[in-house]
Amino acid sequence: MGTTKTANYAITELRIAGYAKALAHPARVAILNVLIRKSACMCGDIVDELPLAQSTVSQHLRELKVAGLIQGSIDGPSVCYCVNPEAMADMMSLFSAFSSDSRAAACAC
Amino acid sequence: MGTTKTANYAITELRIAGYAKALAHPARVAILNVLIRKSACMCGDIVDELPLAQSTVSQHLRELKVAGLIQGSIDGPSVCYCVNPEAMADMMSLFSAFSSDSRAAACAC
DNA sequence: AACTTCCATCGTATTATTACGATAAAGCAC
DNA sequence: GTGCTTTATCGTAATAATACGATGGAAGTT
Repeated sequence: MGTTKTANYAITELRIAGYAKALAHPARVAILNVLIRKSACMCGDIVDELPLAQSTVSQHLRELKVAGLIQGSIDGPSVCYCVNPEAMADMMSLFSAFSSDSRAAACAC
Repeated sequence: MGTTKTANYAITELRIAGYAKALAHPARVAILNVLIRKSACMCGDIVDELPLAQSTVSQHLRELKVAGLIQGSIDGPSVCYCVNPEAMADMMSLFSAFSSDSRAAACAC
C-alpha cells in the first residue's frame, strides 16, 4: 500500500497532477523564478541563490525537466537551463479549464 | 535531513507550492472534478466514484480543506462538500502571474 | 434504548520525497 | 598528459505521503 494506481484516473487528471507535483515544492518554484528572472542560467547560479546543496538542486532540476517545464542545453562544461514556455502554457491551459469549471459550480449546500 | 525549511523561501513561492501540493495527486483532482460536476456532494458519493477506501478519501478531503480549496458543511449525519471559488480564483491568480512572467523569459542559450 | 448510517480519526505498512556528501563524467586550461 | 570547473548520479538517512482496516462519534431511525 501507499502506491498510487495511475490507471484509475483520467488522463487530464493525471496531467494536472503531474504538473502540480512539479510545482509542489517551494524550491522548484524558486528555481523557476530564478530562471524567469534571469531568462536563463546555469545550475551553479541557481545553487548560489538557494540554500540547498548542489546535488539537491540538480535533483529538483531533473524533476522539472521530467515534467517538461524546463530544458537544459549543454554549454561547454556547464548546462544552460531555461523555462519551456510551451509547457508552461500547456499547464496553464489545463489549470484554467479546471478553474473555470469550478466557477460555475455553485454550492448547493 | 529530508525536511523542507519553509523559512528559506518567499511567501509567494510557499503559497504556490501549497496550492500545487493540493493538486499534486490525481485522486484529489478527481475529487475536485466530482465536486465541480455535481456542484456539491457528500463524502459517500465521492467514495462511490473513486477506487479508494472511505478513509483514504476522507484523508484527501482533509488536505483539500487545509489548502482551502473546498469546504464542508454538516448536513445531518453526512457532510456536504463543495469547492471554494474564492480559493480557486486565488490559486489561479498566483499561477497565472507566475506563468505570464515566464512568457517574457526568452531563452538566452 | 438499540440500531443504522455517515464520516473522521487512529494505527500501521508501504512507498515516495527530500536532502546531503561523495564520487564520477565531461569539457576547458595549461 | 595533469589539473580545474561544472554538473549528474550514487548511496544513504530522515521525513512525508499514500493507502487500508479498524475504531469511534454524531445524527437520524425504529
